[in-house]
Amino acid sequence: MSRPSFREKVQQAREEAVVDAVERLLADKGFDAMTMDAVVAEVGISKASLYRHFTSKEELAAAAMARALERALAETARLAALPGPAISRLEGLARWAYQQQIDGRMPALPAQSSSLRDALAGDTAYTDSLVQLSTTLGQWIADAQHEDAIDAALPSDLVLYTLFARACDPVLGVMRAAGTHSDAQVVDWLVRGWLRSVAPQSTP
Amino acid sequence: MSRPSFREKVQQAREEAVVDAVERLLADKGFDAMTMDAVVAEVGISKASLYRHFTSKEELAAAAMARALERALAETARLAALPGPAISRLEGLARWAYQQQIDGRMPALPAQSSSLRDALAGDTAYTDSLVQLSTTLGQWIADAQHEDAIDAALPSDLVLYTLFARACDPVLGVMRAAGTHSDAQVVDWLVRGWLRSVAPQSTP
DNA sequence: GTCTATAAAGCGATAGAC
DNA sequence: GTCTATCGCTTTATAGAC
Repeated sequence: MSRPSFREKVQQAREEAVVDAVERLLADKGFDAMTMDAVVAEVGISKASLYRHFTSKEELAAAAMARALERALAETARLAALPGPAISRLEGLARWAYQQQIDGRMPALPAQSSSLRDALAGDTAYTDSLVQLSTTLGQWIADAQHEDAIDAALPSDLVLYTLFARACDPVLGVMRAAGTHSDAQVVDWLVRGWLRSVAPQSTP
Repeated sequence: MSRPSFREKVQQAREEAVVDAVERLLADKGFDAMTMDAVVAEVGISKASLYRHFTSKEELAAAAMARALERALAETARLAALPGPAISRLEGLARWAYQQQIDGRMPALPAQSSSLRDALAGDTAYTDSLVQLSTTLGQWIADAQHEDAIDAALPSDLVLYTLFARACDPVLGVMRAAGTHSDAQVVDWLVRGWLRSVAPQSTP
C-alpha cells in the first residue's frame, strides 16, 4: 500500500501541473483556441504522455472546470463561517468570482459544444461539485429572500444563474482594457450592480 | 449607369443571402463552430463563389456584425421618435436586444481572437455603425443620469458596456432551456434587473 | 462568375521504439 | 511511461475548367 504511493504521488503531481497549465490556457485563450500542443509545451511533456493521463481535450477541460468549482466550494465554506446576513455571503462570492477572472483562473468554455457538454456531464468530480455549489447558493439565495435582501418575486434559479454569469462577465475585461479605473473600483461597481439587480423593488 | 445595375443587384441579393445564412449560423453555432461548408450548403452556392464575394471567414463575420449593428441603429431611430424619458428608450433597446437573441439574430463572436478583431477593426461598415451607436447611447445614458434615472456616479462607458453585455447575456438561454417560464416573463425580469443595476442608490 | 477538385495547414489522437 | 514521428480528419482557401 505504501510502496506504490510514491509513484502515485509523482503521477498526481504531474497531472496537477497539467491541469494548472490548462486552467491558464482556458482562461487566456478559451477552449477552441487552446491546442494540445500548447498544453504540452507549457508543461514540458510529450503529447503521447499527456494522452496517457487524459484521454481527450474535453476531459482536460472538465478537469479544469472541476478544479475551479472546488475553489468556489472552498470559498463558500470560508464565507459560511463569517457572521452577517446571507446577502453579504453572496456579495463576497460575487466579488471572489470577479477576482478569479482578474487572476486568470476562470476557465472560458464555449456555451454551445455538444462534445464538451457530454464530457462535463460524464465527469462526476465536475457534476458533484456543481450540484453541491448550486445547493449551497440556492439556500443562501432563499435566506436572502426571507431577509428581504433579494426580491422574493424572482425565481431563485434565475438569481443563481445571474450570479454564475458574473463569473464570465465580459464587462470586467473591457473596462480593464480601457484602463481608466482601478480593478478594485470596477469590481466594486459591478458587484454592487449585481446586488441592485436582484434587490427588492424600492417602494417610494 | 443603369446598364450594370441589374447584375449588381443580383450580386447584392446573393451577398445578402449569404449574410443572412451567416447570421443564423453565427447565432446558432458561434464563430469557431461555423464552417464555410455550412455557409455554402445553406445558401446553395459553391465555396469558390463564396470566396469571390468575401475573402475570408473573418470578413463574413464582420459583415454579419455590421448588419446586426445596422438593425440596432434602426431600432434606436425608432425609439428616439417615441415620447418619454431617456431611460425608457434605453429600456426599450435592452428589451429589443433580448428579443434579437430569442429570434436567433444575435451573432456570437469569441471575445479573444486576434484575426477576428483585426477584420472587425478594418471593416468601416462595422466600425462606423459601432461608433454611431455608442455615441447615441452615450447621449441617452448621460440624459438618463441628468434625469436621475441612472446613477450619476457610474461612468457612462461602464453603463454602456453593461447594456451591450445584455445582448449576449447567457442567462436568457439557460432560463429558456429550463422552460419553466415564458420568454416574455424572463426578458422582463432581466430587463428590469439591468435597470435596477444602474439605478441610483436608493436613499432610505 | 460559378463550378469541381484539390492544395495547404492545423490539430486531435495514436503507433511503435526505447 | 515517455518519447519521436506520424496518421487521419477537418477546414480554410485556391487553381483551373467551363
